[in-house]
Amino acid sequence: MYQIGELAKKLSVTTDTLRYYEKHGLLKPSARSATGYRLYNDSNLRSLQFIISAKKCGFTLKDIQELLSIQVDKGSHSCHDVKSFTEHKLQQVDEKISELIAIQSSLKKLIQACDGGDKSAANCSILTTLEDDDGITH
Amino acid sequence: MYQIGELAKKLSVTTDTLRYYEKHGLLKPSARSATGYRLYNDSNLRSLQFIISAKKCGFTLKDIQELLSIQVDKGSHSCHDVKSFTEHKLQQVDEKISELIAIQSSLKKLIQACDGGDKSAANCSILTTLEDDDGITH
DNA sequence: TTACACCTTAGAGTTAGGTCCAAGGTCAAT
DNA sequence: ATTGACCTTGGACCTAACTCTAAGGTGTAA
Ligand SMILES: [Zn+2]
Ligand SMILES: [Zn+2]
Ligand SMILES: [Zn+2]
Ligand SMILES: [Zn+2]
Repeated sequence: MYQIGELAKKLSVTTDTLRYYEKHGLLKPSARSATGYRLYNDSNLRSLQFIISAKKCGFTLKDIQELLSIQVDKGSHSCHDVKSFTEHKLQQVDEKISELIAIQSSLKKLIQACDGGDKSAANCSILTTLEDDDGITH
Repeated sequence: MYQIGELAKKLSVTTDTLRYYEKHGLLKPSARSATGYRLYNDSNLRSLQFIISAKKCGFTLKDIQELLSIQVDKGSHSCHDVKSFTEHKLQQVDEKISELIAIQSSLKKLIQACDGGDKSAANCSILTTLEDDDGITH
């Protein structure tokens, strides 16, 4: 059994984060001491690893809640469910990447058009393009 | 001169947004009517176009404030300043894209490893990989 | 027993960029 | 004179995921 600070240190999160996860239904300590201290067991530890791992994979805490509920009741869910969920997430990530690539391309165009000299910015093509609005397509 | 609603409609933003921009030092109407209505001129209109345009290019409102202050005092800034600023922004966007691509790759690996069948999720490789933590490198 | 590190709670604050609301004033048309 | 569309303000609320504070209880070692 771990106290909150032990578990936090073990997996490099803060105690605040653990209390936050509990409050939001992601990780409930398996017990409390007589004096009210949170006590976590190894199953809790693995759940926290799951949460951290899933976060790194781009899942939000809300997503993770859903994944955990599937995990808890594995019997009534299929591989198909989990895969669909993950594919949907991938699609969201794909969309974000597309948006950022469009922005990247706009910025590159701005940078290419500007000579970057030490002369006054009065005629800087970056500023004038932004002023003129449709200088860049989006 | 435009009232707030006119300008908002013209550039497809809300009046709330215009008041928000004013409050945050981005766009101050050139005048007020005798009864306190905000009045915007064509220079204000162009500034708003600038803001919208820069936002589309991935600049935050804080960035845009800085760009506007350069724009207002073009004389004491060089092309070089503006270009550096934009390059720095591009670098931030590049970093975000890299992070997302790492996430994308993790998700793809998860999806590939899961057969997606209608059988129970008890042995779903997505769930077990997330449980095992280091199943995916980050 | 006193110091000190640990733990508890409720609740406020953070960031970014708005969005919404209430209570009320203004303007044009009927 | 009364609609109804417009405008004003201050301030609360929203998302996401924490982060911090205050005020206090607990555990252990010197
Ligand atoms: Zn992962
Ligand atoms: Zn330039
Ligand atoms: Zn642009
Ligand atoms: Zn599976």
